[in-house]
Amino acid sequence: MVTIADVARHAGVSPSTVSYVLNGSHQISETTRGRVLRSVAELGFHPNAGARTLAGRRSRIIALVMPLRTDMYVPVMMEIAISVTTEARRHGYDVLLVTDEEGPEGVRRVAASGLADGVILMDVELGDPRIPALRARGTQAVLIGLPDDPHQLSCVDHDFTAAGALCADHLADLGHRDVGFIGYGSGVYKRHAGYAERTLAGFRERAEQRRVRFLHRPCEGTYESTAWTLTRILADRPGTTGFVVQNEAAIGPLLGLLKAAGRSVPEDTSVVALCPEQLAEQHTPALTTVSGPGQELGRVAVGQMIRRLTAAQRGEPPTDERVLLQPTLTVRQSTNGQPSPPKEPS
Amino acid sequence: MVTIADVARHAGVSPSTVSYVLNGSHQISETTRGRVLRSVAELGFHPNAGARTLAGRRSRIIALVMPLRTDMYVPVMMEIAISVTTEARRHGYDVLLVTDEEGPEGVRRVAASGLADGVILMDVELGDPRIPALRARGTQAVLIGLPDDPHQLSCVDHDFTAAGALCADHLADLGHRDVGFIGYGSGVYKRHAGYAERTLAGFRERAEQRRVRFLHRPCEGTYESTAWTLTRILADRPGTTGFVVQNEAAIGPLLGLLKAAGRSVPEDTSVVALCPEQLAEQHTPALTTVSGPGQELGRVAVGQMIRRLTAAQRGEPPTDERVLLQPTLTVRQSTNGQPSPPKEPS
DNA sequence: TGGCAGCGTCGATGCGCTTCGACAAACTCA
DNA sequence: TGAGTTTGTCGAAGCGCATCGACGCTGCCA
Repeated sequence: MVTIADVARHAGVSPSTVSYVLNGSHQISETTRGRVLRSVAELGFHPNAGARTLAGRRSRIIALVMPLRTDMYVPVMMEIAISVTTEARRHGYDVLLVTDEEGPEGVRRVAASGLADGVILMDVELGDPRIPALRARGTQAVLIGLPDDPHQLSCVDHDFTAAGALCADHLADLGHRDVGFIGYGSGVYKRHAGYAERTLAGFRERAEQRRVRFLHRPCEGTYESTAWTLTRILADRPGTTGFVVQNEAAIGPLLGLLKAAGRSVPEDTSVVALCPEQLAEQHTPALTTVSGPGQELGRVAVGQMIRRLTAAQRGEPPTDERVLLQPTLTVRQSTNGQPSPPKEPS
Repeated sequence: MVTIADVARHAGVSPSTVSYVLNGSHQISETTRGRVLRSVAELGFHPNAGARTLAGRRSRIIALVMPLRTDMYVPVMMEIAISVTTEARRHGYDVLLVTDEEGPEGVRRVAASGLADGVILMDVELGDPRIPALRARGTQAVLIGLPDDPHQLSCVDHDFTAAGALCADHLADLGHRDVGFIGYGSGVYKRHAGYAERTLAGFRERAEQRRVRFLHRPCEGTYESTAWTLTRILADRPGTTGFVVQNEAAIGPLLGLLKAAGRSVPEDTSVVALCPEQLAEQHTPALTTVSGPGQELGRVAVGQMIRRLTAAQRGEPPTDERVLLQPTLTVRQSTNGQPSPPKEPS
């Protein structure tokens, strides 16, 4: 193992000088600096992580806490995890993956042991039990999702309210007067998953403004539940010509069912999906979607964390930011401006 | 911050005794042990990770290296990442997430700095450049996937050859004589992704044994490419009554196209998908699949790593294991025993 | 009753690095 | 030209823990 002392000897300087060069924490002449860096490269020196952590009282590690639940669309979590990791590296940090299996205790352990300098929490919900654990310890935290009380915490999330509103606007613009909103399974609403509720609320408010009638129905996403949901919506509102699908899993079944019911998309019926762009092209017809920037979420979260950590290091008070990322409507082939009147009389 | 000295004082023992209790590395009387543990709990002591790493020369961290590429089915990677993380915790290890963005240098950095005790590499390919980097340093490594030369390395992977064979057997058993094999995009084969090649090889061999004729065609997974692939297969072999789909993204399009072509599944045409069980139920009809145990992969990889680390600590030579996990055929509604003869004459 | 094993506990040392204060050298200005 | 300032480098003191060797104590056998 190559140590800082080896580098120092090789470069003809003292260990502290090598440390200063590597950390940029002190003025060093260009010549010495060059000599040290050359020695570092020549010997293939990698500072020992444990020693750095111990002496410097910071681990340069950010913990990323993932939900175990999988009713969220998994690729989205993956996208966030990867963007968090690459962005963290750009700032010299590594990422520790923590699952929620340990619950709040896991977060406590990672923070209290100094394993991580800060914690990024994914899929934060109202009443999240991990948040008090973090607050109590004064741990640096960034939340992906919105908690009850964002006081003293940085948060970032998609603007789901705006996403819901975009759906309503688009269908209203196209002339739809009756819309079915196919939601997540009822369990998701029961746990008050913020993203589900906010999307629905945003949609509801805008739909009312635009005088669009709608029916919201939960849906588990299986073929059977989608069939049942669709049947109920069409029975209650035969004049429905537009659909908003919140549960990605229901998209495929819905398209099949509409076709089977003799409704063609987009001629008779428009479908707007709330899902990542990536999914949109996999369906036929390609889906008009409202989606948020997945990669951006991770980048912003890391940015907030870095700002918090540097502020804390300087003894400054933490900056509790609160960022909502704007969703985009991408019109593809599943929505249409001239909905035919439904065949059955209402 | 609570240190081991605080605990020692509180319990009326020396710091070394506390250390022995916490690490179980020395005989301690039951009474002392109880007293120490009570103090630990009462003070909420969490051993400092940096100090432990430095003094103990091990970080209790395993690095998990993820591919950035996304032509693999993403939820599968996620499943592995989560199972690796939870299994590692069961052994007292944490998991550091490393992306391949840094390339072999990232792996080198993490290992050389002592940040991680070992490295689990996902999505290993033939000629993987990260492997020489690990070998050179003598870093403990477990590969998910199979390298050219598994000498001195532990590997685990799905038995893709067996998976291919299972597909061939099932379709042969059902009486299909002409089968289309819808593969991944040609880029996947060009990089010699082992999983793609081995599945195909396993299928080919068994198909020949069972006297099933087949056409393998690469497919990017978009609607257009699937349509083109299907068209070509049916043009070349109009008598095709069975399909094996390797590229998950092509499943949805394929089912739609078959229906559009007037072929009903499973009455006229059987479809076997090589994909996670989870996807199978999302399609209509529910897919007959051949799939491997995703969670198991992560668990086995961690198990191998733990064995390597404990062996290395005792100065024993590493056990280079090589495990192939057996896939399962699950018959659902997309395969049928009585393929109707195709309508067009061959 | 003396001698000798363990068994259980303690001090001391060092892991490799960061960082503080000291200090020599080169410079500034009166 | 001497006092004060700045610049660049060095030594040494920890950071909090694991671990080795030392050592006292209890209990056993002769």
